[in-house]
Amino acid sequence: MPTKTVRTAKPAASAASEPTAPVAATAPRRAAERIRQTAGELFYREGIRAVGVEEIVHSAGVTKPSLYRSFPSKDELAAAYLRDFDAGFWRRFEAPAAEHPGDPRGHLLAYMEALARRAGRDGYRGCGLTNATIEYPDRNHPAHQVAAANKRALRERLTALCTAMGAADPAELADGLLLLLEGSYASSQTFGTGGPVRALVATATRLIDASLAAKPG
Amino acid sequence: MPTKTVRTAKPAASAASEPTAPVAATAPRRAAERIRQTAGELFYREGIRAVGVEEIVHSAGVTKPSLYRSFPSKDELAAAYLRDFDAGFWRRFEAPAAEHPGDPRGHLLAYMEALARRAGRDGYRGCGLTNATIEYPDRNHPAHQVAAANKRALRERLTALCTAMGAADPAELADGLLLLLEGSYASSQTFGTGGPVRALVATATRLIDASLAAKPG
DNA sequence: TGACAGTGTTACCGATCGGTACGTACCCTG
DNA sequence: CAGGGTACGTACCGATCGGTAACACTGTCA
Repeated sequence: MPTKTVRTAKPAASAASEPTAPVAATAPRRAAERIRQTAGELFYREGIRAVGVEEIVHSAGVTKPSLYRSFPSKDELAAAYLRDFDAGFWRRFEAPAAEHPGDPRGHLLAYMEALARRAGRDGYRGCGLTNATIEYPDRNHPAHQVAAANKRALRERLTALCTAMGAADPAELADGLLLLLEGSYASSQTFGTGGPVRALVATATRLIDASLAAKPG
Repeated sequence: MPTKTVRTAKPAASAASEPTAPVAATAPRRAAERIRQTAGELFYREGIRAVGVEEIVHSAGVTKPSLYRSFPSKDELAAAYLRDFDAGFWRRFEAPAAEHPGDPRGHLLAYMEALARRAGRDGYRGCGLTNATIEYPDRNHPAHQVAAANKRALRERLTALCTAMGAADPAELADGLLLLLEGSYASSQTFGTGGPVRALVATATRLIDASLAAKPG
């Protein structure tokens, strides 16, 4: 019984896996998973550089060696966080498609509506991937690479959607919409509710409609 | 005899102020100024958190105490850097007004054209103020406050310009344009030349024209 | 029962972080 | 020449950074 500042007694909120936990409970089960989740929350909320590994392991209720058994370095942990974020992003991005089959315009606008709602909420910190490219401008950094790959994929996806909706210049419209999205991510961190993102859907709508109406060739 | 890695012998490149420097030359003249300029370049290029004070003073050819005589802390030095950036921003933003008197639309589009040109160049790292809000999400941080103030002012200035150009809903148009600007700052760091910013002017033009044409009331 | 994978514990590493106490060379004023 | 303020450098501080070594313990599965 070490009993040096009872750490394990604190995280009462995360009681969801063990039913009343009768056993020894020294091992909180799945250290790597807890690290990944905790690091994700901290990295997103405070920024990657601002969070030390010590804070991560403490907050996750594990120890440093456990972290380094699962991740070769903090940089790679950051990259893992961004891969998780990437997966979550695509889930959010593609989710509205189900309600708008064969309607790329509706799909896109529905995503934007949800984004505008999310961006107004407390604790919104923009896109973790965009933030990472700013925190790590070095293109060789693993975190930067994961983030950049996501952005390239998003650009392609947007172009495909714009093509599908019959835009006169799909690439240009896609880039315009990408600017709006990135602008929403960034500006919603400075302005809280009532920020520029409130104009996102209206602006995108106007832009799409104007682009569809533009005569081709 | 300390002589642990001869630092002072290295910075031979910064010879630009003293003409052949016949005198003692121990003091490179105006330490505070050199610090401010060097810190500005480093902070912008690599990010504020990524740059230590040691690197700043070494790169500026001065010493740490000199830095702390002119600036109470690194955080305040960062705030000073952002105030300089703010001044530079407004210079760039208002410069095109001279060539477009009484033409807010032309003024704004000219700024965007210049921005698109700059954003394509090597070493472009977006808006230092936006980057700072991401590096320091804490609203109480001096760097965050300077940056946030700039963004609020920009939003107001854009609204004024949109009002002047007779937009049906100036606030909405201003917010849409602000999204485009912030999106340009952010995305130009991931994508080099040929990034989404190439659509900035065309998108803004389309958006402005569509907003002017919209029937009021 | 025994091997094993995964974890916690403790203690530590060198490097770097932001920041400072203190001495010194200069220049301007008397 | 004396004196004092200004500007600077040398050397150092404690704290924290990311990362590691060595060992004890626990539960699972064969």
